[in-house]
Amino acid sequence: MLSESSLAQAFTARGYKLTRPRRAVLKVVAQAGAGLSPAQIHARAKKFHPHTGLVTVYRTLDLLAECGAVRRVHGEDGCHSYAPASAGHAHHVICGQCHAVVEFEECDLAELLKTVQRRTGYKIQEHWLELFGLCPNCR
Amino acid sequence: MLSESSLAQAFTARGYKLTRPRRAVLKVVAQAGAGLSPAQIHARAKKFHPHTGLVTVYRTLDLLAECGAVRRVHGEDGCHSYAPASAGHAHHVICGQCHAVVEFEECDLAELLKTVQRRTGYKIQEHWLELFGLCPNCR
DNA sequence: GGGCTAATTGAAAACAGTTTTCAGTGTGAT
DNA sequence: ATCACACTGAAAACTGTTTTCAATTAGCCC
Repeated sequence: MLSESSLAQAFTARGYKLTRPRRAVLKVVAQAGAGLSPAQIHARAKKFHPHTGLVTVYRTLDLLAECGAVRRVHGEDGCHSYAPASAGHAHHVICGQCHAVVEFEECDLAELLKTVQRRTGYKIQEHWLELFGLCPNCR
Repeated sequence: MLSESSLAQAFTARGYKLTRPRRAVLKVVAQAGAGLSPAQIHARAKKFHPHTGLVTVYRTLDLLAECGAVRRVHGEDGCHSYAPASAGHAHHVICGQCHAVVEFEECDLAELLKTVQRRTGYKIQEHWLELFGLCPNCR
């Protein structure tokens, strides 16, 4: 789980100011257990700071992504969702029902990557894995 | 490689009519070695049938996706790209330079999926893997 | 605590990509 | 050749995102 204060720290460490609307977005993201769209984040952020504008949500999400605190989550239907991210390389499991997002770290793809590299001639630099299913609650 | 005639077959088998604009889109997709955006497909399709409208490109891509002949390719920067798809489950390797897309089939993820299932409590139904790197030409 | 400066904000406008609408057209069956 | 109906394309409508710009505010300095 991502704490609000650690987010705030990452923020100020980069020289960004900690304003009220940004705090509101930080709070929402820190509490989010699922991938949220900018619009959803906006709606929730307004509970903490009613004047928060959607524009600022976008801007803050950009900054958070830059800090590595948030990751863009892609789904079949589009790529309009952001989820809290722990440090380092990680992947997501996404619930098809409630859109809850959980991260997992192990990616034992070394074997597979080697094989693909050999067969396709590509030099593989990055990979991207996302799992879809049902979370314990929705089963 | 996807032949134009097999695409056409998949099309008529479903009761769709084979019109000129659709033929044009089919031709473009069959020849595509890389992921193409709807706009790019439109531009190329006009070479085969100058009157082709962008709207029809979208509609035809939907139909092709429904037939499984085309797959939506997702990238860091968005999900606006379509690539020809062979039958069955497959994944993509995408060149970061020229955006060439190659499919590969083996996904030896069974082990990994089991582990993640055990650790997260999710029932995993689908997975989605995309690799990024440099193609032989761009290396 | 009050004042200063540059970063930040939000409303509106601009923008890009996609979808809907609708009158006219072309396809494939007969 | 004729016909019904699926299909088409231009324009308009929409949705989500980005830019613009004047007003505001956080954090620093005294």
